[in-house]
Amino acid sequence: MTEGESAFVEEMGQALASYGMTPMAGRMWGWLLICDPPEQTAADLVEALQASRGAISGTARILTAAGMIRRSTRRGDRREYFSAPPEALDSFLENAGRIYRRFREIAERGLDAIADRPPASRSRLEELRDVFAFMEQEVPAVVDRFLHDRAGSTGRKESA
Amino acid sequence: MTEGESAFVEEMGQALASYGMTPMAGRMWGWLLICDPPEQTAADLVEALQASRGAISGTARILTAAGMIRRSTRRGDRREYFSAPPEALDSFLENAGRIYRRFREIAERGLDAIADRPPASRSRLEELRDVFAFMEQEVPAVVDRFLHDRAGSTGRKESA
DNA sequence: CGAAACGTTCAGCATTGACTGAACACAATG
DNA sequence: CATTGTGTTCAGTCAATGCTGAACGTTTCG
Repeated sequence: MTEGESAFVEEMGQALASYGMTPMAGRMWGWLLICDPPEQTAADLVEALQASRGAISGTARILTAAGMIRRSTRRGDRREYFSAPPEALDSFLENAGRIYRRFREIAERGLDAIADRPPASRSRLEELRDVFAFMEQEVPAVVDRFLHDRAGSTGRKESA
Repeated sequence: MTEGESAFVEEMGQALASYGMTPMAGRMWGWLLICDPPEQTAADLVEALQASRGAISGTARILTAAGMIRRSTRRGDRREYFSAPPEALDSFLENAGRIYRRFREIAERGLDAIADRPPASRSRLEELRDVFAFMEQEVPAVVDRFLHDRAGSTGRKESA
């Protein structure tokens, strides 16, 4: 791995870490986005990321669950191959709406908690709820629009 | 603070904490969204959040810098009053686009790092860069649309 | 001037959690 | 059956960091 590649991998690690995932998850995803060949074994990742096998195993589980990487096998080869396929993007973007959903739900529960207050006292939280509800609806729509446009212009198959 | 209010405050603390801020920042913001009166002194917050004065001071600084709360003073009163005004929402939403910008920039630097690779090897990261660039542009547009609609349809900050 | 009220700073504490590395489970191979 | 290669689990370690509480600076009164 060159110095520039290492910087990219490390930056991705920090970026993902600052949004709830672990640094290792970001590093692994970053590496799988630029590595050659695009499919890597766990041993490859241990070597490339200088991490323990345990970390690779646990992180691969997380990233797979999040839909950001894919595990595949080959006949006559017991090893698993990891890759960051194009579909991973869709999965990643689907999470965009979840952020707003979470905040909206918290706001709703908060409004329940102060249901007996006068309207003036509730308006701040109501407006917050409205904003998050709007974003929750519109951001995935933006994602869909992008995926639709992209699918149409390139012929690449779209995902559900 | 009732049990339901406490749950809301705590939930907001966890939510903000999972996106890079501190739990205390989320708690303070949450409390300022539902408290009555809407303006609270540092001493009020120490009492309500059961936190140290140092934590309140530092957290207020962070939230002020992020534009999520406002500090105001009154003549003949040395105390500062904290509140979560409607404008705080705008500031909060402006950050929505920054997330994508950050990832796009990381992707661009990554592409520089692998500039000498064959196109097939670069395509994964290129697509990622394109997606983030799109989101970076469109999400703020969605925010603007919401703010515009809200301002135009009500004329006042009254929520449905 | 003192004294009290208010806000800030910072060293220290405690907690969290990411990562390591060894033990383990399992399958393929000779 | 033993051995080797692969993936998983988990107790332990260590660094990061959020919070406390005391010391400090500043302003406002009596």
